[in-house]
Amino acid sequence: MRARVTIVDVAQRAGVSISSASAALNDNPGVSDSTRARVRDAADQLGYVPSLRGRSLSSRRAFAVGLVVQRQTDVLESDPFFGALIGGIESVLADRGYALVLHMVERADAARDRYEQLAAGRRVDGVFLDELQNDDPRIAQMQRLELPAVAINPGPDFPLPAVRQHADEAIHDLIARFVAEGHRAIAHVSGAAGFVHTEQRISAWRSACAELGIDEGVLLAGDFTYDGGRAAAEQLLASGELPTAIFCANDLTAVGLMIRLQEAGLSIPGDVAIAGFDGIALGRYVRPQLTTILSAPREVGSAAATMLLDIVDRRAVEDIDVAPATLETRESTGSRTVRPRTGV
Amino acid sequence: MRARVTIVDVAQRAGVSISSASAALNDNPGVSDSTRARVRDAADQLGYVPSLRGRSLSSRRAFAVGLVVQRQTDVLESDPFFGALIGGIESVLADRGYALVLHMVERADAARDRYEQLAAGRRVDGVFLDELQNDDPRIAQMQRLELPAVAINPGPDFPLPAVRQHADEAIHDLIARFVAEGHRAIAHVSGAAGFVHTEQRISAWRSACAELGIDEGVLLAGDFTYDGGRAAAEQLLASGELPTAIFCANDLTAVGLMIRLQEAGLSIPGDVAIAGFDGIALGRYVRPQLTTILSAPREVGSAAATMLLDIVDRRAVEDIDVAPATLETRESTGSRTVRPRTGV
DNA sequence: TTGAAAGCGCTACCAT
DNA sequence: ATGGTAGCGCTTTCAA
Repeated sequence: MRARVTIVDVAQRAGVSISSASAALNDNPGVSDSTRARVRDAADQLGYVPSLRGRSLSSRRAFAVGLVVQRQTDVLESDPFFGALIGGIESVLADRGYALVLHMVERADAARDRYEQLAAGRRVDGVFLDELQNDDPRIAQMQRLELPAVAINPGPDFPLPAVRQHADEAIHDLIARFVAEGHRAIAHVSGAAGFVHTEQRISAWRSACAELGIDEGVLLAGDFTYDGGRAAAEQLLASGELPTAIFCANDLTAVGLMIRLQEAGLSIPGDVAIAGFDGIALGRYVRPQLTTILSAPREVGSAAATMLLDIVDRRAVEDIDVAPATLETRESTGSRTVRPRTGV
Repeated sequence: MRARVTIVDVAQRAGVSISSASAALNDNPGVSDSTRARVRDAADQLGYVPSLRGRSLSSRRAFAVGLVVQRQTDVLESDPFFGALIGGIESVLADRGYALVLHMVERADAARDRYEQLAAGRRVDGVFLDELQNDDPRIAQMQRLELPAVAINPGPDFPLPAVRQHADEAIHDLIARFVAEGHRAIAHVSGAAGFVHTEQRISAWRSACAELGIDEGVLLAGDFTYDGGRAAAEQLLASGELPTAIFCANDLTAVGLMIRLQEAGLSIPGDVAIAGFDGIALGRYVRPQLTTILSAPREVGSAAATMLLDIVDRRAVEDIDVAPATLETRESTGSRTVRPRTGV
């Protein structure tokens, strides 16, 4: 490695002291304009870029924040939500000279260890908390570690700073739409047990049904996966009681459910209308195209990143609500033309 | 923040000097067993975790490596390949106490800037080079920056260390299979222009056709996206000359192509047999399920990470070939039963 | 406004 | 085998 340009070189070249150079470069007050200009010129000419290592040690900052993605290791592959979230986060971090440290773990205890290490090693200045569970142990952990954290879509009255995208209204719109089309009971395939967003979607579905004065349909336990959707379909098929409309906790589940029902010879939406949640690209690739609740993970990500950096900078922050999710009606709901079954 | 436990505290508690404590903790030679044990005990009792900041500055290491993903910001969303790659990388890094710094940029020049910053700020000890282009400027850049780098699937005779997964044989198998089923010309929808893997797939397709003694079918320019696949389908439809078999540069393209052809009333694989490349989950969700070349991004990722850390540790390395990609025959090829067209 | 100097926490060299 | 000490590159008092 070539000897790198340090602040000493810059100071020398500008003919000032190291401390003045530092102050000038960091836009700190107490430096004359001429000195500042001279220092900047020197830095430019030398191609000076401050070493994060030195900066980190002396300023007690890592200039990085962490995201621990906890799920099967193929999440990023099967669930596109994270990609968009990360993209949103990254767009903000980049502008502020921060980096994203990404960890992927399979189990919750491993995730907790990672947070512990990130904090203990002072590798990051803060973290994002995603996929919150009920009574999530990470809350206490963050408080104990005194590690700045921003939660993504936690429940109401969450004790840590949070970014939320509300979807209750969109879910209400969906159920209302189902009702308008003549459905008298709307089933729901839930997400994995224990997650806050699983319960939020269940209760939004419940209240909407109640408000609209229809039966709350059957509730099936899913797990946010394609196979979970298929399993739910099997269950419905075996029960002999097929709902006319089904709202799934996410798109992947809805697609699994839909395909399994189609394999059983059912027509979508003729025999059964189906809707998902998320708005992932896959929903447009299947036939019929999937009606869904459009979430905006990119916006959530950038809001969360902005908030986290503000906290790190010790600026006051308030919880952020990004624009609510919206109903995107596509082909898997809507036409109530009952077509004849096309085969087993 | 509570005052953190430093190596000074550990040394004090163990009743040894700081340098001995450091040596003991880092498994350096020149420390008696008893001292080592005493230091370790002290560290455990105090819950000591070395500060990465101090360590980084003095040891001139970042204990982090970088990955710059360059594509539309929704890549991670639309192209699941990266998720698995990152998972593979992460699994190795975690074991060695390294972190992954992830950057996402939209344009090539922005990517180059990021590498420049990562290097100049000494934020990482090395980087992964992905999605190589012909005469990729990053080669010269890495050499100039003297930044350790491992390339993922570059061409042959690449000047930097590399990890490769060969697919020529699998592509040959695919074409052979097409031929065995009676196809006499195999079209190809390529990837985006300028990429090494785009050309590799084109030439593998060419040689396979030549070796098998059949016509090389029409070559259409794609771009690795779903919409690119649809566009290719439009082109074929408009040309009036529909191939009986089409090999696409990736699964997303194949799915776009397939769905557009189905919309035109064609039966897959009855009228047209289609195959993709990658083995993403989406291929199993569409109907018919997509025949594909199964790649193993996770394995590629972990091999690349192992290699990069070895380089960082100044160990000698040789290029790695992970197990070659394989043909996964599913429903979109195979049955040569020509069914009557069912529509336009 | 400027500069000297004291760390930040650790590694590594060099005596002992 | 052990311990003192000089940095690593930067920020941040505190004097001048």
